[in-house]
Amino acid sequence: MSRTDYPVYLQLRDRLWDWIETEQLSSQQRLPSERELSERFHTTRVTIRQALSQLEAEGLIFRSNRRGWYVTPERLRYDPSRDVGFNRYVTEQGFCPRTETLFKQLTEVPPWLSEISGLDVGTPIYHVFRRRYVDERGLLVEHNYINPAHCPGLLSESTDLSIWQMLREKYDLTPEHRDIEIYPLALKGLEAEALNVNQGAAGLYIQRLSFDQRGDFLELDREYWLHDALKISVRIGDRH
Amino acid sequence: MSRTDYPVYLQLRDRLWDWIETEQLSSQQRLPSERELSERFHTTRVTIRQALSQLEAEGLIFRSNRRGWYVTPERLRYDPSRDVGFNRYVTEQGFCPRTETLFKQLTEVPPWLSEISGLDVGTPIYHVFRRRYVDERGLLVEHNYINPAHCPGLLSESTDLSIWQMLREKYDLTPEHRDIEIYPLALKGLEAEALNVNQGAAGLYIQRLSFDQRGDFLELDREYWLHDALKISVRIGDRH
DNA sequence: TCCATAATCTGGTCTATACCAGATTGGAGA
DNA sequence: TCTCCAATCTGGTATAGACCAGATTATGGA
Repeated sequence: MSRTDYPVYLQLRDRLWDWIETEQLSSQQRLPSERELSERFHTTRVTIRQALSQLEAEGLIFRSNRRGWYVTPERLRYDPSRDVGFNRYVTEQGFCPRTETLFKQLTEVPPWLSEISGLDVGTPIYHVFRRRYVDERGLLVEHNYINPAHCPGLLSESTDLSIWQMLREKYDLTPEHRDIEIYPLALKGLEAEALNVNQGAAGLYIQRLSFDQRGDFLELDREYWLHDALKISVRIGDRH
Repeated sequence: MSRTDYPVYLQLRDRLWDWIETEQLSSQQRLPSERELSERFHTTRVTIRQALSQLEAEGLIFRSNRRGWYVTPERLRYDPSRDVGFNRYVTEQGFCPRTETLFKQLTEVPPWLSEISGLDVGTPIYHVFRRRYVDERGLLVEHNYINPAHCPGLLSESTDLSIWQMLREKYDLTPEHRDIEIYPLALKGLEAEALNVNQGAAGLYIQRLSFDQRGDFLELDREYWLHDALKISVRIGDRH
């Protein structure tokens, strides 16, 4: 609209950015509607949506399905190499955690899990599916696959708190080594629905595969995070 | 178009996915143009682009600016906690690495770097900006900020290979501890241009801050990766 | 006061079209 | 054969609408 040779939607992105910064819109605050913004900036809804998508990709704003656009809260710091429970590190950072168990069941090891765990296909396995909130925003869903050989009766416990804490305190289980994988992906299907985001929304996948000192499979953890929800932060080689 | 209650662009996403899988389109192979696809699937370019964006978010395809859509190569496995050079682990995985030094200069510590490094503002600092390729696709750009107090004359060396290897072998420097940060972001400005992607393209940011045993700042590494280019893979607590 | 319902507001999806700018290609001329 | 330039192809940007479905709000009756 003003600068030359610079697409309108990028100009809008920058103007909206400035506006959010200077107006000091606070976390979780709602933006004006797309129609209102397109009038205010003399453009169409399509173009406004392009600009908003840019800010969404930056992690500055997020959308709540058919409710509007909101300012993204600060990222949660997270160290996947540690066994500190979700509730604890969320609280430590001054946020309010909540966990919902969407389902938990005893099932059988599928082929893909057999391949990475070393368990035989068809062996019993616990499967817990949970959704985690920070300040009432659902940030991730998590599948836990736990070896019942090491922790019989786990499913009758509450799974709304730290599973690892329970494994440690009740069953005296500690992982000897683990493989961690992290990569960006698109949230879709079950995960997108559970997080109430659009199909294909940007996410971050974190997988943790844990074994005990004998090399026995303990647990597989597959986490699907909103892309703007966390900042992985690891300190290496220090006894702080 | 066929199933009910399921948006066209998601149907197209699935059909294109199947098509790519069954046709076994190989890595880096070009898809038909958007216009051709929109005719073939009896829809408009806008809707086809929505479907393509979904596959892009999945990491299945990527776009080359105004050239077309291509099938994404396999993700590179990467362990940011190790000091193995880029060239080495790319080669180990059967790919072909290449590094371009876009610029290198002696400059002064800016405030933001002072804050995290402990160096005073205005202190001399080396700044190297490089672009890294795998099989001739530019996957990341990287800023290195290196403390010249520990490695005088570094800039006169070639920086097209591993900086860490050079620090280790020539200057006998090894990091005693380091802070690593990882989070998804949007590639923009200089980084987007250098990687030849659109403004706001999805990326993954990896930062490594290294100190020696006395707690002196050694180096800061800020990497901007394409979101579909890598899979972070870390093994913890094992002497494999 | 409470609850069911209707009106309204929101983003989500989709069509049809236009023009732009960079990348590629093909052909004419040296 | 080589080089340069024009034509063409590509995705990128933008307009102007339309309708849908879920979420919210207002309303009116019990």
